[in-house]
Amino acid sequence: MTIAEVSKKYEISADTLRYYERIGLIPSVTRNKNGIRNYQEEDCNWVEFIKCMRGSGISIEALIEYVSLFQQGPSTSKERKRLLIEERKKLQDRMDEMQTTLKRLNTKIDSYEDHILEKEIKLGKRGN
Amino acid sequence: MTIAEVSKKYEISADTLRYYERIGLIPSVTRNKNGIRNYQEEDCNWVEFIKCMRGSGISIEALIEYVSLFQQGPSTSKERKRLLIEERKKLQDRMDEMQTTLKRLNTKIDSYEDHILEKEIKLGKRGN
DNA sequence: TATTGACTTAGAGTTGACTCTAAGGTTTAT
DNA sequence: ATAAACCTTAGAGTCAACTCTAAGTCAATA
Repeated sequence: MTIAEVSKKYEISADTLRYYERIGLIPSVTRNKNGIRNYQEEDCNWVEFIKCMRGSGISIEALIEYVSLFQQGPSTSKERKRLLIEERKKLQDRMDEMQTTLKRLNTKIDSYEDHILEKEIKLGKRGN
Repeated sequence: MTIAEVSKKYEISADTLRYYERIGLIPSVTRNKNGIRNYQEEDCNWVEFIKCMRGSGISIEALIEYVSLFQQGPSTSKERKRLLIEERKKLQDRMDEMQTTLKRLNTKIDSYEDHILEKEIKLGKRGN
């Protein structure tokens, strides 16, 4: 697959795909004899994985480290696991914080329902 | 409360507190005769509310609009409610995405457990 | 009364994460 | 064989969200 096709498929600009590769957020993509990127299935899998992780706010820094460890081979599997557990914890924490905010928003929205109700009561429910 | 005290209490730098006020993310803070900020309880409540919302990724743009509507008085309550419902939806969507990522991380971490298991089996479980 | 320390503003600088530009190479169609 | 439509890189530019700097005000203290 060309960079244009991958860009379209995953809704990531070609610029961003090159940028991700440059900073080591995805491993070096397969190239043809002229140096043009020809994404293989594994390259695509990395793109998709990184898109998913970034979309949930996993840091670029952590992902670069993960990719780097991955490229160093099976001896780094323990370290990779540790990293994933750490990032999972951070994700959980963010989700917990968001859950709290969600509850608060619910309460606030409910209170706006009440405002309208109060208004209706004050107006004696004359339908305005 | 002085800006330094509020900064410490909510762990937001004084620069950021001034910046938030400048862009309308929090309403104008009460001042003394010399123009020095003297945060009242309501000012603090705004700081805390904004900190909570920003911490969960609610956009500055939406929050500025909310504050602006608030300052325009009770006639904007319907619009404010609409805005809150919209932001709640976005928050929910982000949480759903994160939930998916979390599951995926769990699976990946589990697979790393398996790797270790495989290794142990290959080694005939000689305790290394 | 002079210095210290906390505050003020306007505006410049930084950082992260892209996004664009310039200059050029290769393949395909006319 | 020349243009169009792709691709390439290096490096500059952009944007959001701060963060810092410079120059100055004011209150309290040695």
